[in-house]
Amino acid sequence: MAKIRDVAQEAGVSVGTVSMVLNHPDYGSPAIRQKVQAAVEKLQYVPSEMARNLSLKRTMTVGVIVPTVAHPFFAELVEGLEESLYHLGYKTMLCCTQQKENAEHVFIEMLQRQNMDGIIMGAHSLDTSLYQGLKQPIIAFDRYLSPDIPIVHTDHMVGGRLAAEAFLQHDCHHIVEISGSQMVKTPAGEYHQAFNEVMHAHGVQTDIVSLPWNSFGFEEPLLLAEKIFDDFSDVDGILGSDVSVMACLQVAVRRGIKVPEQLKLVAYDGTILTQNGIRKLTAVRQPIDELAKVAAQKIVSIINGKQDDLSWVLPPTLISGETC
Amino acid sequence: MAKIRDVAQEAGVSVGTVSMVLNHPDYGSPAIRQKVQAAVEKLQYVPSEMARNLSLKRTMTVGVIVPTVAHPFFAELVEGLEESLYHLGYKTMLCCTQQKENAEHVFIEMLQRQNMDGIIMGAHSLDTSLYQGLKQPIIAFDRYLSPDIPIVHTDHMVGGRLAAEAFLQHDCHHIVEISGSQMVKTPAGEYHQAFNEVMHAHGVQTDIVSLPWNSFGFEEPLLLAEKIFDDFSDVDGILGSDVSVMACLQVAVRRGIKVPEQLKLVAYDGTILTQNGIRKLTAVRQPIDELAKVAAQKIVSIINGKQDDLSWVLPPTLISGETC
DNA sequence: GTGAAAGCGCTAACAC
DNA sequence: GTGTTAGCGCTTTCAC
Repeated sequence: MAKIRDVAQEAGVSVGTVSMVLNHPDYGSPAIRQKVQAAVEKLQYVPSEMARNLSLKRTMTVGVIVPTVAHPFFAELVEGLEESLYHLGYKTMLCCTQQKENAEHVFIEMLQRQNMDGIIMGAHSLDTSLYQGLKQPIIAFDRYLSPDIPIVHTDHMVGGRLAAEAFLQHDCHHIVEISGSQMVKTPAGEYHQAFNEVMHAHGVQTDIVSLPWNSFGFEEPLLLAEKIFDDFSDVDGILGSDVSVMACLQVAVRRGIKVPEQLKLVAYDGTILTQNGIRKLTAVRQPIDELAKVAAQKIVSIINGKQDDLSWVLPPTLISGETC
Repeated sequence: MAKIRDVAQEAGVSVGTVSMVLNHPDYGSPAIRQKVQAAVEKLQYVPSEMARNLSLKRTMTVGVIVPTVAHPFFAELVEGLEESLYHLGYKTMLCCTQQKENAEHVFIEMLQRQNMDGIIMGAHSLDTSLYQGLKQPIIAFDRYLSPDIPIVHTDHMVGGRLAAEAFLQHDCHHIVEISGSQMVKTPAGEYHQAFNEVMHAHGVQTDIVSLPWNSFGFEEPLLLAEKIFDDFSDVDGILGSDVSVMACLQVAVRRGIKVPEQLKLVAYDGTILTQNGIRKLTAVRQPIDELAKVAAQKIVSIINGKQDDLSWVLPPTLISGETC
């Protein structure tokens, strides 16, 4: 593996010259540049990123932390982040915290070890104290980590109202809401709040049932769906995440409950999951790609010392489907 | 940010001692170790990974290259790889090639720049010549890259036969197969071969239609599904990837074609997509988690100089569902 | 057992 | 404009 010194020797110039020619497009005379390029080609020289990193004290890498990537919401998100970061010149280090003991600690430490220039934190965290003293660039994705950590998320108040309006057009009387864990306060949790306000103003009964913390699998929602139909025989509307509502649809069909005649369903997230089944779900869609783009741009700004706002909020949209 | 030199000073020992104490569990006297630990705590010292990387000439990072992660198959795969790599002490650099001009080049170069210790290549490649001269550790996931590059994949011959048997139990006469692009030869493509052999031996007519190269979205399969029903009015069985077959199911239901009475469907891959809809699809499931685990173990072996076999093949299973 | 010093490969400030 | 050289922070060999 050729090093810069070899190139310098081959080109008959000094190491410094080679470095400058390689990193600064308008350094040196054409003749010198030519010689250096030739030597690079001949020796098939490729600079060592490790050495550059140490020298420049940066890695051009951003850590993306999510609970899991085997979930349509996070899959879309990670795809969007990777793409945006790539075009900004950054690499993506993927970290999934679910299934791993205490992985959050480890990933935060990776940040401190300067393995990454910054991180985008999309995983739930029970212990937000971890983030208090952090000096490194960090952005929270739909999470409250610390008052001084910038956050990007959907306007869930609007989301909640969109969902409410969808149900209100169909004269529902008893709506069950499936929420994530109540243990941790997230922006996403707030759509229930906005939703409830509207529903109660219209005299509609609502109940909330919760999934366990950090549950992003497909089994628990199915169990919960069964429980909902067992416990609330008069339910005529359900609001919850894509996965939860898909589970309800599945169970409802199995039980012979007609959708949307007897039961209205609105999915919150609006990932591809709601669009590629037999029935397209009515859904409030989070602008995942745009959120990803903003998060990527912002983390890069912060890395470059250009911190501005502490919060970026993008509006969701309603996708009309066949279930409400 | 405290450095090793500061720790040494604080502890009243030399830099070398600190390094040794930190990296070798049984180096030094308890007293010395104690002093060093205390200094580390006091200064909140965290070693710089960049410096270690340069010094040790490795990054403990593996690049995972896939077309996209916003697709259930690759999402599960990436999740599995990240998890396995994590437990082997490696970090995961995510690279998605779809949507990016010529990203394969860039990622291969990242490998050469020693940004990653090795890569697991799961993306289609039209230009396999890129891989000919590569000296760095690399493993192909369900792809033929070069004769000397190890490969891990499902036993697609078995997969093809499993699918065939599923159809044969139901007396089909005309089966349409949806395949990926014919432009690039992949192990996965071979299940069609095995499938056809069995079907033809039983006198069943088969037709193959193809998706474009590198198509992993959800739109094209829908168009193709429409086309299949238009072109082959007597089709009574369809075999294809999860996404393709889901699309067919969707279109079939819309057209009033009864599944499974009039049309049998078998999905190849068996991701979660086939299990969480209203109808569970009958599917040939690739052992994604196991494949991921093997791929992770093997790339680490190769990084550590322990290359053994050139190919690892794991068997798929049939998941019986409601569509065949 | 411990400390000094020579790298690891590259960048950029600073002389010439 | 070009070359020399001192870092970047850590690891480890090699004397003591």
